[in-house]
Amino acid sequence: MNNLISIKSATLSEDIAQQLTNAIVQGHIPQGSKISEPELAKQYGVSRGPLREAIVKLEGLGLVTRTANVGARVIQLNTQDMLDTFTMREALEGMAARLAATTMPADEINSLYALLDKHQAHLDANQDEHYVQQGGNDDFHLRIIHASGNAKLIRLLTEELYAVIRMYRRHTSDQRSDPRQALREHKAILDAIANHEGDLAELLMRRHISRASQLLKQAMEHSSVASRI
Amino acid sequence: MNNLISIKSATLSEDIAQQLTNAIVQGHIPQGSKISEPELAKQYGVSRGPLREAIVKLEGLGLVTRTANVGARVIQLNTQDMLDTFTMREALEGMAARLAATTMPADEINSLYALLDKHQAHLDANQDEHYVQQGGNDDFHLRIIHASGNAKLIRLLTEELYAVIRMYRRHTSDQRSDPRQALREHKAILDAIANHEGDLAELLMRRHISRASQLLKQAMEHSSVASRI
DNA sequence: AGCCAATAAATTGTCGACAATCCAACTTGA
DNA sequence: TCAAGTTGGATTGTCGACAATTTATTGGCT
Repeated sequence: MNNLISIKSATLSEDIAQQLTNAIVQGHIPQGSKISEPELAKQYGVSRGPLREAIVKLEGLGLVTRTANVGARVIQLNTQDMLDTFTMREALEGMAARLAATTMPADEINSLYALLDKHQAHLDANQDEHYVQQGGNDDFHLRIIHASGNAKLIRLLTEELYAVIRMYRRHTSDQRSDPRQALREHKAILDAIANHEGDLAELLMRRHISRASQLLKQAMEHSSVASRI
Repeated sequence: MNNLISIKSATLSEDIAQQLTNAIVQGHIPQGSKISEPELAKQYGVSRGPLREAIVKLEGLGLVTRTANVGARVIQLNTQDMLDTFTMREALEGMAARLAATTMPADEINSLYALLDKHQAHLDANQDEHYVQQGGNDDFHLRIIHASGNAKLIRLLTEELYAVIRMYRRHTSDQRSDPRQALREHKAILDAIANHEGDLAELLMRRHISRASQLLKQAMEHSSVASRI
């Protein structure tokens, strides 16, 4: 049976990996559930060969854990892992902001200011409703990361870590997050970058992510997500 | 034909992945060379199934690059990639040192001091000959990383990034590195950790890695390794 | 009834073969 | 002679089937 969106990729394995990633991030495959190879193979209409390659890839992304002769399981979001992941984000995205402060071209900076204005306008028009910027080119963090100019850093953050990060963003109904505060922090970071103040940019980015993780922590501890074993 | 060391693992795929990793890191499979599936399958005495899974894993480790319908190639070490990778290391190991400054237990700190004394004695006895600490438990950096207590950080640094880092360490005959200077820096970092000075520990670790990368850069630019296309 | 051993079913790991794609050598025509 | 098209060989991608291992079920014993 065909699944939702069918992204035509060069190889079946890539295709399946992409679809599985989405399915897990969006919760269509529940956390902690077992990955049954025969079942999924039938579901996606492929043989187990490419499916297994996709699962190996997902293991590398940290979306599933595998045990020899037993199989793969979708990871379980929990507070400690979230904190650990976000601490890594602090280090990496802080560095990205620092690098961006010296390498980001003026027009890209202006384009980012325009994006923040757009976010501002959206908040004004929709009474502070959260702006969904999942992974697209409108995502402030992704823009900063790309501006770092560090290919390895970009790959790590956008291709290997972001799936899990998006999962945390999505599965915690972060109603207690304050979009206007986040926007102010984004603006402060961008100001530091525009002024080529690498130290400050890194500091602010770290603080920004640290604050987000604290909010997520509270949300997880008070929501059903965390308690659902 | 059996290859060198045969680490018995639960599954053939893991086994092959391990052996291939070693072969690439140690240069038995040369940089930039094509990975021929039929050839390797025959060489290791396995079918292409588990071999392909291993290659997918290696791609995740950044040891090979794959192109659809074309195949996999061993990466080419080059100065820019090295600098990018070491910048990430700065961010991540800097954070690890910071965390270690608050979480590292006293006995582990003492044990690390003892290790540094051992390194010192080795230098004294062998007229500054380089101490080979490739990946073992005698590796100062690995000890700090583990002391961070951040499981995600540990996994990323020790399981995903270290293969490439070891490759850089090994393939550049870093004769111009000064082991005594490195030892002094290690000691300063450990002092900061022992005093629970997280900020300082991070700063020193960053500086230490940055300095190492500069030395590596010079070594690569002046050695045949970098010019050998 | 409850627990342990033996057996059956299902799942994972591995293999060899076929299909699709790419690459190199060769032919053909201007 | 050179360029483009064609054909043959080799390699990668995919599949279905078998072997090995785990998990569930059944039966027997205390």
